[in-house]
Amino acid sequence: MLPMNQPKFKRRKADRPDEIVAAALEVFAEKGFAAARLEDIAARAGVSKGAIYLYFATKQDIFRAVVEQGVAPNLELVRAGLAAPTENFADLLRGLVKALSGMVTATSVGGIVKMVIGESRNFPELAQAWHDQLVHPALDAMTGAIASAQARGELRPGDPRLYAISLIAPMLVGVIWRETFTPVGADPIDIPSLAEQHVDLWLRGVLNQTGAAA
Amino acid sequence: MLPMNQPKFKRRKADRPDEIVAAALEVFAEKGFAAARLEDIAARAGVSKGAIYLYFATKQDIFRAVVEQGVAPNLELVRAGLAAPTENFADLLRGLVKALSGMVTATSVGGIVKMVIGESRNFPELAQAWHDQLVHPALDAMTGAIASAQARGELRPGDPRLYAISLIAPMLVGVIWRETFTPVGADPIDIPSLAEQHVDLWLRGVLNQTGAAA
DNA sequence: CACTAATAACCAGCCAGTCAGTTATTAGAC
DNA sequence: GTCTAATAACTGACTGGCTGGTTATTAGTG
Repeated sequence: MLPMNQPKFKRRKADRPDEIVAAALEVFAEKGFAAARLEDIAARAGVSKGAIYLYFATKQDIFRAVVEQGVAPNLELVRAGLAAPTENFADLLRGLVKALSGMVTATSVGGIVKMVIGESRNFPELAQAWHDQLVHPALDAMTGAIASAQARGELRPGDPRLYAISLIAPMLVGVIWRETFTPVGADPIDIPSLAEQHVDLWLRGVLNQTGAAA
Repeated sequence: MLPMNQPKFKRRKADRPDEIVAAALEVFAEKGFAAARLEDIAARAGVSKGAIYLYFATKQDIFRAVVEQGVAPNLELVRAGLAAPTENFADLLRGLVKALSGMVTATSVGGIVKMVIGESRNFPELAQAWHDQLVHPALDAMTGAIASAQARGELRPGDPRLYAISLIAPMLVGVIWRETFTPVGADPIDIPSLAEQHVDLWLRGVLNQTGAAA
């Protein structure tokens, strides 16, 4: 038996927005923007539909908040990974990729990635923000690191941007797989294992002096 | 002056379904399932909304037809690529990847991929069909080919399924990039170049005897 | 008692799906 | 050939239900 005298609602102005955004993330990731119903979000946040409009003006604003909330921590992680001392390129990379794969498995980036992909045409500004603020800087930083390693003679020649894409693509695919195919019975992909094996493969593929990788 | 006696419409029963599916592919890829309006599909197919219901019972049926139409040609291509004589593993792979990247740039798989990812939760049966009929067989075939090459000692040890994912992931990411970020001003990715450079990288990363790749 | 977070009933607009009517095409009669 | 009847493809106005957004009211707070 639940206590009868539970208040019908509590006043927790400060906590509401985050709770709503968290609930919205789940629902948007599940249904996509258009098919997500405000009432579902409200219900999952333990709140009435009207209450949402005390904190957000429109459905799009909620969507924006969800995506923006997903940008900050990721960007931070990439920044941290690339700010590390650039002594050993191979180890730097291994560390970065490990951190990335850990974050990707632990957090809800997956849902956000799916949202951004799925709604990119309906919300170009969002895809653009996600790209300009996160994807492009991160890819650029990696491209730069690879290019200078090439200049030092550590890496083989080749388009550094494409090398960067070769490096991170499998993790992205792992996330998409988890969001798309695992729920319908596909064999899951172990993202950390994939990341680890792939970095080694990648390093053997681009390092100049054979046998240098530990 | 246009002739006044232009017929208001033509009767072309046989062609209609394909035209509708083609139009639907465009609209679904642009807006996603829920946000796509039947009238938009009808208009783009040069037909009235009512005419659609002469050929499809529901909106979902159209969606199904679009996805199913996207399966057949892809499957065929993968089948053909893997049915080739398994003489030189490296060359086989290069050929397969080249064919894949060509197909991916030429056709509308991109839009379908986006649809399947975006609507996977709303249409689990579709994600499942796509996985069971195309993704899983293809991945399985590659995994098998890699495993037997390992058994022959041509390739390094390691999880063959993860190696397969490492191989194809960049192309998938290329397609997603084209659908998601290029339209909002991101630098495009040249998928054939990416594919070519990546296969070489991959081969250097997994081939056993160094320097064997041409 | 004054004030505000939160509710729930409500409204307006949109869109999938329907159907009665319209236009093209075909078949048959002469 | 041409006229006509029958049929099949197609149209577009309509509707029923759904959902984003609003508001009058209630419940908690100090």
